[in-house]
Amino acid sequence: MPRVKVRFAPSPTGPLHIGGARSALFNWLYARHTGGSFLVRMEDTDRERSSRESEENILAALRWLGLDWDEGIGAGGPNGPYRQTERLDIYRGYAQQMLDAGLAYHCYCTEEELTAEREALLAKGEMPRYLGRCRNLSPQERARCEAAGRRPVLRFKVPAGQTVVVHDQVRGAVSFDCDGIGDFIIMKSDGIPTYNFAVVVDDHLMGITHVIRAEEHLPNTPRQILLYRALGWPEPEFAHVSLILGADRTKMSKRHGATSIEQYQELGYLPEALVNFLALLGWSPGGEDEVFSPEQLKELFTLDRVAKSPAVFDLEKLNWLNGHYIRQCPLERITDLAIPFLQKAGYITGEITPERYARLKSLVAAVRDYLSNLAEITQHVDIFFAQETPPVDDEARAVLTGEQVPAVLAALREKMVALNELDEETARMILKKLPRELGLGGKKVYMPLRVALTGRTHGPELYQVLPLLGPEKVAGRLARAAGRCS
RNA sequence: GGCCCCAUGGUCAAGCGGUCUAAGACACCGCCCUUUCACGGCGGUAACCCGGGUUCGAAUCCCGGUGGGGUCACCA
Repeated sequence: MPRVKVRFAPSPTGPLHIGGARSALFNWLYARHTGGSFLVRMEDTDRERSSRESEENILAALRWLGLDWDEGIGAGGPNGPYRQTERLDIYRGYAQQMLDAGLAYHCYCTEEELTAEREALLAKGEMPRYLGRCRNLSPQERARCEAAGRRPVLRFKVPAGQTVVVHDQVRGAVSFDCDGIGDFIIMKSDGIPTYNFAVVVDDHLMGITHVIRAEEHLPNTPRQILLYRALGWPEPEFAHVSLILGADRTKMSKRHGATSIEQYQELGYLPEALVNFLALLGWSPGGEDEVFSPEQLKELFTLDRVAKSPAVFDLEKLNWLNGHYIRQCPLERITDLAIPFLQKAGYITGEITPERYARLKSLVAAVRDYLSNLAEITQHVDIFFAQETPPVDDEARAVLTGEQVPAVLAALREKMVALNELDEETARMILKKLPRELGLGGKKVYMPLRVALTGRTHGPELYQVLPLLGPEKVAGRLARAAGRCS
C-alpha cells in the first residue's frame, strides 16, 4: 500500500471556517495516524474573491490550531507551486491535450442561452445541465462565433449512458447517472481552469492518495472521476465527511454567530479545546471519554469511525470543553493567555514586572473556575480593579443591614491596618479566626465581608480576594462599606 | 423540481442480528462538598421517525413513505 498523502485545499476567499477547520483536522489526523503526509495548497482560481490576506489568515489559523503540514505553501516541496493561479500553464497543457484527443470541445454559448436552457429544464422537472449544443459545431459556425468576438470555454464531453460509482470510505458505494450530468466546463473563457478540473490535475500531480472533504463535494465527485478516467489517471480514495450544521439544522454560515476559527481565538478559546471539540463532531473513538489531547487523537483517528449523519455545532459543549482546558492547564500558560484580554480591557497598563506577573497569576487562579472562555475574564476581575464596590443588588444591600455588620467590618479592618503585606496563608488564618473572635456564626461574618469587599454575594474565595487587594485596599473598602451602612 | 446524502434523548454520539428493560458526554433537574457562587462528586428526567418485509430473533439487514440536509455557476 502506498504511503498515505492527504491535503487541505481551501479557497482563500475568507477566514478559516469551522467546517474547513474540521476538514483540515481530519486530513491532518489521518496523515498523522497513518504516518503519511499532509499537504496544503490554495485553490485561488476565483480571482474575484481570492485574496492574499485570506490566505495568510487561513494559514495562521491552521498553525494556531497546531495543524502542521509537510508540503505546500510555506513548507515547499517537489510538486509546487501550490497556488493554483501559479499553475495555469500546467492546466492549459492538459486542457490542450484533452482538446486534441477529442475529449473536450469549445463552447460559445452565451450566459443568456445557458440560463434559458437551465430554466427550461428546471421547468420540465429535469436535472438542469448543459445539453451539448456546441458539441458538434461546424467550422463555419465556429468561425462566426469567433468573428463575433465570443471567447469560448472548454467543456468536457461527458460519456452518455454510463453510471459512475463513487466508492466512498464513509458512505460506501454511491452511484450517479452520467446522463444527469451534462458537459461541464473545465476551462473558463479567460483561460483559468474550473475547480473540478484543477482539483483533479493537482491531486494527481501532487500524489494525493485520499481526498477527505465535506459532503457538499459529493455531487462533484462523479465529474472528477470522469476526468481521472479521461486522463488515464488512477482515482484517489474518497471520504466525504458530513456537514456541520447550525442550531437550525442548516449548513453553518455567518448568521449562525461566530463561524471562523479566528473569532474563537479572539474570544479566548484554546486551540486544543477547539481541536478536541471539532474532532468529536462527526467522529467518535467509541469509548466513554470525551477529552483528548491532539496526541491521543492522532493515535485513535480512523476513517471507519467517521459518522455519516450531519452534526449540529453545540456551543454549550465547546464551552464546557474549553472551560475544562482552562481549569486544568498550567497556571502560567493560562495567565499568559489571559493577559491580552486584561490589557484590552484596560486592567493592565505598562510593563509587566515579575511582581505584577505573580499577582496576575493569583488573579487568574482566583477566577479561572468561572470561565468558559478567556474573554469572560474581564467580567470576573472588575471587583479587583474597581475604585468603589457598592452593593450591586438588593440581596447584597440586605447583607449589609445586619446589626453585627459594623463590628465585623471594624474587626477585619483593625487587622488590616496592622499589616504591610498579606499572603494567602495569612488571609486564611485571619479569616478562620474571625467568627470565634466576634462570637458570631460564619455566615454572618463572611457574607458582609464579601459584599463590603466586592459588592456582590458571589465570587472567589475570600482568602484569595484579600491578598489580591492588599491590606490597604481591603481596609479602605471596609471603611467605605461601614460608612454606607451607618 | 431533478440528483445525492442522512435519520438513536434538546445536542454530540456508542451500538455494526441475540448480552438493548439502548453506553458515555454537553445541557437540564436534584443531592452532596463549599459558612457564597463556580469547580468537583453522586443521582435523575430524556431516544431507536413511520409502515411493510427478511429472520427463531431487528435500533442493527431490505423496500416504501415521511422528515431533514446538500447540490444543481465561466464559486470552490
